[in-house]
Amino acid sequence: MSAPEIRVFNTMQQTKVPLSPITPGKLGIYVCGPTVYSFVHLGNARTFTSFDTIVRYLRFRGFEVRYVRNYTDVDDKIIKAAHDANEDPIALAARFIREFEADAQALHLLPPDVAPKVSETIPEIIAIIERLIDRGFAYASGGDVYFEVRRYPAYLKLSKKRLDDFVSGAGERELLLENKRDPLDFALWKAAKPGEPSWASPWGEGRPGWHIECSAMSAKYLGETFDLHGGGLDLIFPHHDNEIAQSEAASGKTLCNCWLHGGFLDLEGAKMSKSLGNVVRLRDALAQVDAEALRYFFLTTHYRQALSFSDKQLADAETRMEYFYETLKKVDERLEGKDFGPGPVHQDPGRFLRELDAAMADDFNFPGALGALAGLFNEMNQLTDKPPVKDKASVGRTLVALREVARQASRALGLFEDVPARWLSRRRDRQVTRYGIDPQQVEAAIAARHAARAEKTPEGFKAADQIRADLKAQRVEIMDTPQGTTWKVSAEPAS
RNA sequence: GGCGGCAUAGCCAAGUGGUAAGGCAAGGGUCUGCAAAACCCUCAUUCCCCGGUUCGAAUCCGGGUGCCGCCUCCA
Repeated sequence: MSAPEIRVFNTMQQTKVPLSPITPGKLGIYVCGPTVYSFVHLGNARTFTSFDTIVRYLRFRGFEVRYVRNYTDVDDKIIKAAHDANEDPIALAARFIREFEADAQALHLLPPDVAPKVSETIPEIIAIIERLIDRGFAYASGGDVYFEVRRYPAYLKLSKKRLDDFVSGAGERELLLENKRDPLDFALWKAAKPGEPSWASPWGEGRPGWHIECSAMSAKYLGETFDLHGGGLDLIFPHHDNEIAQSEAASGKTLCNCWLHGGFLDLEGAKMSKSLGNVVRLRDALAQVDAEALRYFFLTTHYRQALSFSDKQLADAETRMEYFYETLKKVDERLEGKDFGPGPVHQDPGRFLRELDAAMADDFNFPGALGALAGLFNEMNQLTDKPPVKDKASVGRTLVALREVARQASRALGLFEDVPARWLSRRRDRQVTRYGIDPQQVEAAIAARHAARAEKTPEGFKAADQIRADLKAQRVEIMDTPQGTTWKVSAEPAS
């Protein structure tokens, strides 16, 4: 049984193409990381989660993936934010890099193999710019250096725009000529202004323009041609078009074989973006909802489609994670310390993993993979609670196999990576805090109910049921199990 | 004005030529002293509208309508 061929939607060709690594078994991927002038919001988090999941899956499939995600720590916005905060720009950027790393860890994002910074790539940036000037694609002007777009015929090949559309179009934004030969030329290097971070260069003190850093960093860590380049949809133009122009004009080689772009996160019908101001910070969201629940929520929609932020859907995602963890906990308890010996297993436990693999291989179909999970967990529950076969050893062996499939799925998707009991108790603790529940009072009520039930009289049961109803009104749900009475907090109060 | 995307049940969402995955919600059932959890059953003759191609279309083509995005701040 061979693994399904991986097909990926390439923005350049606007169609799905087979994934074909430059070096068999290896993949280099560059993801445009944050410009660190403030906290990341959920829209950013969605994109990074999508590529995190893609990297996990590719590794699950056996590829040796080199994952590069940069920090843009030199930029107009950083300079402005630093000025407003009366802080050194490099220091402000460093601060927000630390904040980003804290958020990324909280979201369970894999650390990239390399996380380069613009401020540490200046020599490489200058070298590319010099090469572009030598080759006649760029010119120095008044301390700035610009890329001359009319000299590069393939310009805009990613976004499929045409240069002339910019001139005759009704774009609201005014195109400024400044020191440029053409208003559409873009800056590779900007002459320093007082108070700005700057570096020495052949054109005087200055700093890199916005796009050039990615050309320099990707070449430095992945080579002049690499396999996959990812980012949000809003980076296609101008950022990626400009990256392509710079890199390919300088090297004469294809920058990247396949371009991946993630869809937006919408809030109330509009793209969540800092410029619109309709953002929810990642850390604020994580104070309210479990990280894996947020991840599950992101995975409920294909990575290229728009996803609408919704408290309801987020709450559903957390309920779903609870189902997964409850199931895993139950199965682990059933299997603990048991050896069912060799022998046949029930049905075909591996089919769920194949289904998941097939979905992910088809342009990373996250919702399809989640569908496979539904079958897997349903079967685990069936076998633990209501096994359809009498042979207990066979059921046990099957559960062992299914539990292993769940581990593989976890590795491929980055979900339910925690110890089930720990995740569940952490969730309860969070809700106890959120709703101001007193656990000791709950335990006391459970003890009182236990005593009332022990009477086994109509009055006793009536009293026990009243205690249950009272607790439920406080969102506390109690469950009688063979191991005793446990409780949890439900999201909704009893109506 | 140019370019691109989307429209599938009450809600979320897969599916791109072969007869509508999955989740949530809802209703019924099993289990339970009562519950919860879990499991089982039911829940779109139909995929925004109108034409066309085809033995066959949610899927392809043409024309509408609506929503969203990019057009040098943006994941």
